[in-house]
Amino acid sequence: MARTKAYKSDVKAAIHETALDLHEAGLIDKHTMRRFDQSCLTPVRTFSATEIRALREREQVSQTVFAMYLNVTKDSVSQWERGDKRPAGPACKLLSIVAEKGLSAIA
Amino acid sequence: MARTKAYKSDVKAAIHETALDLHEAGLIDKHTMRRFDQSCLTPVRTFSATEIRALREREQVSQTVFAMYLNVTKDSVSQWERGDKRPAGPACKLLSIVAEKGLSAIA
DNA sequence: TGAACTATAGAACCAAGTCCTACATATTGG
DNA sequence: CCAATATGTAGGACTTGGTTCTATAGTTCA
Repeated sequence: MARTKAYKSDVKAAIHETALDLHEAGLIDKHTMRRFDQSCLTPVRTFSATEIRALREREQVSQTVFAMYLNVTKDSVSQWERGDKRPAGPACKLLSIVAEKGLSAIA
Repeated sequence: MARTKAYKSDVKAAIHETALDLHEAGLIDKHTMRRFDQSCLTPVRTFSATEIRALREREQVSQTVFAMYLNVTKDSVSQWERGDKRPAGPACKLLSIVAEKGLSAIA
């Protein structure tokens, strides 16, 4: 299943690269190119406080280390996990990547 | 060179995994584990307006598509590139990943 | 010609993220 | 055993990033 997940994301990357090549070769126009781009984007989930904590504990790191990976302060991670504040757009994207591919994907 | 880049990041991921395994096996303490974690983290650069634009153009996408990848609005990307506003912590992390590994790394 | 994509520009608003302090608890190492 | 470190909670104050809205304008293409 780890294999399946990796395969899926590789496919998406491949689609993007292929579409880019086809566009450079003049075989598809920008319209179509953009549709390819949208179709190969992984949807960004939204994370509850407990989901964030579960995700971090799955990765076996402290709030401080987790924060370093995401390039935020430890206070922010603490606030997310307590439901005090919610991660914004870019932060959610990073959490999504970690959820799918693990912490090593953003090392 | 693409191979070299991939190799370097793989090494960092491997260090993290190995350190985690050693810690679970009780062979290294949390102190050392944390040092390993810090050492295998890629430093996050800060990006100027023109660097962000150059990065996006290197990836051959419009502001709108670039924004979708980062999970921000197109307006934010426009403001970054005009020097109107600067990307925050998590956004800089994403830009760093794109700079190193390309857009497909965060697809 | 008109429809869609691209990018700029600016104003207003909310809350994310930062920084600071203080506190409590384990766990560790000397 | 005691001091030091790591960990997490809590809260207050502040800054500014990110969103939303609208308007403008050049371009590409059917």
